[in-house]
Amino acid sequence: MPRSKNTEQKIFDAATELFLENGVDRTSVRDIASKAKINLALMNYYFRSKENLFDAILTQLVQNNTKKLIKVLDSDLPLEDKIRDYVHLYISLLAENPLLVSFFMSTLHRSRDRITKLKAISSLYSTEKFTQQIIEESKSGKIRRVDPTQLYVDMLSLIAFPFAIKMLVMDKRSFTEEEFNAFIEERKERIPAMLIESLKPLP
Amino acid sequence: MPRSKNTEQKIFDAATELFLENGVDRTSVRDIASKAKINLALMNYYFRSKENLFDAILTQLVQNNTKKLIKVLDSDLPLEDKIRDYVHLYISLLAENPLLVSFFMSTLHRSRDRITKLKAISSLYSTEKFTQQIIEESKSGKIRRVDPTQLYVDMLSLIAFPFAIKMLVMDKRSFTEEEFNAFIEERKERIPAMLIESLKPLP
DNA sequence: GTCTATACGGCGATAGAC
DNA sequence: GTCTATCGCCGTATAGAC
Repeated sequence: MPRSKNTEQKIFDAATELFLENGVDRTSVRDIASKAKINLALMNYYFRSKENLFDAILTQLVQNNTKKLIKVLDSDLPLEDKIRDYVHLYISLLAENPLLVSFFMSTLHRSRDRITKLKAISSLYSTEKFTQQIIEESKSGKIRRVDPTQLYVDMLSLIAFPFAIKMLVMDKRSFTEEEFNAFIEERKERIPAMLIESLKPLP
Repeated sequence: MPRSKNTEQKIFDAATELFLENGVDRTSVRDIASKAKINLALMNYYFRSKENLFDAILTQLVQNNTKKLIKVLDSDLPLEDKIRDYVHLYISLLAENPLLVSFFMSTLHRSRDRITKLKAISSLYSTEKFTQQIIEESKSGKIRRVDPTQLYVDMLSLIAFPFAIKMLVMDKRSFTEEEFNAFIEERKERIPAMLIESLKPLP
């Protein structure tokens, strides 16, 4: 019988926090056990290895954040509204957990098992409908002619990158945590405005 | 007397390559020695520790890429030209060494010694003149009213982030290496156009 | 399910011969 | 300057008692 509610969950939560904070490679299984206040051996009882635990956490983090985002991209909203909603939602998500960006990006960079991990993260982005919509509105002249991939990469870059260089921005501008959050909050309006303006048909 | 030209340089070069490719934490001093075809002990003879070697490499990578970029930012070019030149130069630089972005970002994310490493990377960006120029042109009505930090972060995001998600983009779009390079090359025109349009005074 | 105890290999780093 | 040899430590994983 379990000593407390759920040992597996305690391990999972502790590892998630440590992976996000310090990175997978700088987190030892002893760190995880210590933080979860369980014995080292239990980590291997529930998850067979650290890499296995990592996979489980990655999958869960992706799934937690995927559904709402894909729902927006696949919706029938007009393009402008879709961009606005997507940017708002994505930034809100990342603002709640600013370490996600670094975590995903370092995961992308680890060369072993790149393919497996890539597939997991890749599922974050299902852009078929979005792409189709851009092609249609572009043909009908509602928006400028544009490469959908370029537009989508622009959008992702403007959303995510500031979180990756958070410390740099805070240091350069002497921002407090609150000031950085305000800076990010501004971007919820700024980014859609910029993207939408770049799509307006030229006279 | 040295066996070959320069042992120190061989260690430095091998480590640089490995750090960029696999990350600092996934590179062991034995990997470095093996790649440099020198003995393990020599690494500690020339650089006192792995972390020391890392510092040296970080400093050098930053310095190699700093001067030209700062020169553009600090030049007397009109804002539009400055943005164009900066984006061109920065993308060209990263296209030559696409791993730089992941490397700098994982460096930013490592929590130990964050302050020291931050200062090194921070020196990449001296934006005083650029900021001043935006404030002036903004007051004189030549460009729209804009937060210089937001604009600069936009620019950096659009430049750098695509390299960080290179593998994701290539996988999603089934790009070859050449196709990805072409995709990036397009951005040399696309990004300045977008930024400059977002600065045009509103009627 | 949970614990103690431990095996095993790899790690960063150094002493000391040449 | 360069090598061999080795130290002590830590990370992963498992065996086996309870």
